[in-house]
Amino acid sequence: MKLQVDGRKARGDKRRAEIIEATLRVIERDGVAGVTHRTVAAEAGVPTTSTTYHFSSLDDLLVATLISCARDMATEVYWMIDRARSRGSRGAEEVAGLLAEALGPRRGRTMAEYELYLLAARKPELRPAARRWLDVLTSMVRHDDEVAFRVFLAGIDGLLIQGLIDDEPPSAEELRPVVDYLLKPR
Amino acid sequence: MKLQVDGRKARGDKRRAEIIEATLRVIERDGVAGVTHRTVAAEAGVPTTSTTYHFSSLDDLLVATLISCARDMATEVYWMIDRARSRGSRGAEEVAGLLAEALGPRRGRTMAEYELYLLAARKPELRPAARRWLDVLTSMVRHDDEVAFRVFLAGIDGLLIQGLIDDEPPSAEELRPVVDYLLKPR
DNA sequence: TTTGTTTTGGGACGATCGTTCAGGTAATTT
DNA sequence: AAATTACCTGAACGATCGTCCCAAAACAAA
Repeated sequence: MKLQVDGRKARGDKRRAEIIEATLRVIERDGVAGVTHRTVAAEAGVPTTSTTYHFSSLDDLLVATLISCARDMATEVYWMIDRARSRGSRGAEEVAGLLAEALGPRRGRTMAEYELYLLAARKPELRPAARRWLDVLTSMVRHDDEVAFRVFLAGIDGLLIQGLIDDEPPSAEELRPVVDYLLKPR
Repeated sequence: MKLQVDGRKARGDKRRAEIIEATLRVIERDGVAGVTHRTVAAEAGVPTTSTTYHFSSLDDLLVATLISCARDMATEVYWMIDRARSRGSRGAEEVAGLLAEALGPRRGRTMAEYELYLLAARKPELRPAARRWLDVLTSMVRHDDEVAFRVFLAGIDGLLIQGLIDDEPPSAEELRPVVDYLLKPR
């Protein structure tokens, strides 16, 4: 068993991560359509061939980036639930706040996440990653009413994607009553 | 005032419509990413220059296609409501059926519609078109509970986009209880 | 040091892209 | 009939694309 990592591979992993981060920035700015070896390489400040070396194809790069993006989102959902729990809250405030943030300052990131959804619709390999934040929510939240929970999950997605085509992003206050309605048991 | 139409313009309009239809088929098959002057022209059976003649740029072609697609969707929603009304139904069965169809036989079309959403998120000019089916629903359906109605609209979008990343499309029977929940007043 | 492995990056190839242009045909107007 | 308008289309241009090749550099193992 080797504890000391190979310095070469360490460099490679680091650069791979940088390329993925750069790719995500390109997607946030110009969408999946704007992702080419050259734009990503320029964004990352590396030569063009570096992206082809670390990712066997452009498609691999896209898949890796979106999977990484999905993991980040799932982590974020995890901590949101954790935060709500520690406050003993039902989560309405936290959810509304997270939605408002996703549609405001983090709008580009949210668009990137829905590009992942659409790519997953065409590429089955991406579907587990796209469903990841749904799975996190499902596993962490106790849901006695199965149907109500499915409505909640669908409602979140609907609010987000509809918020993306609003002329101006809705505030947490505007979203609050809708989130309340979604969370209120009956 | 001229009643007789110009035969040349009539031909042009017809071909323009054919190109838009071909573009929609390409989007359904390969996504917006697969749309090029050449693929569209091949799909429509016209020379490549025909698409550049009738649409000043590829972007114009995409916008025109997605606006046309949105109009069709709005029309469909209109008739669904009309159908439900004529039966005196609350619409749950119609909605569940429409969703199942959108995620099954018409899956490609549904994906195209959500590509429109994402494009509208980046191009404000497309937003009125993307919101069209929402406006039709809003104007036709009496909603005494504003919040419940917003939840319903978001729920529909969420069910659709989540259905697109399911490994197999949900049936109308599976969707029915969720739609019931969304429509049930409280 | 020598040998082997991994990363780096400049250069280039063929393919495909959006778009332009010029010459043509058909329909309408004068 | 002549002029005008609108549509059609083959050919081609320059740009950009994904990807490959190969030699140099960095690093690890021998």
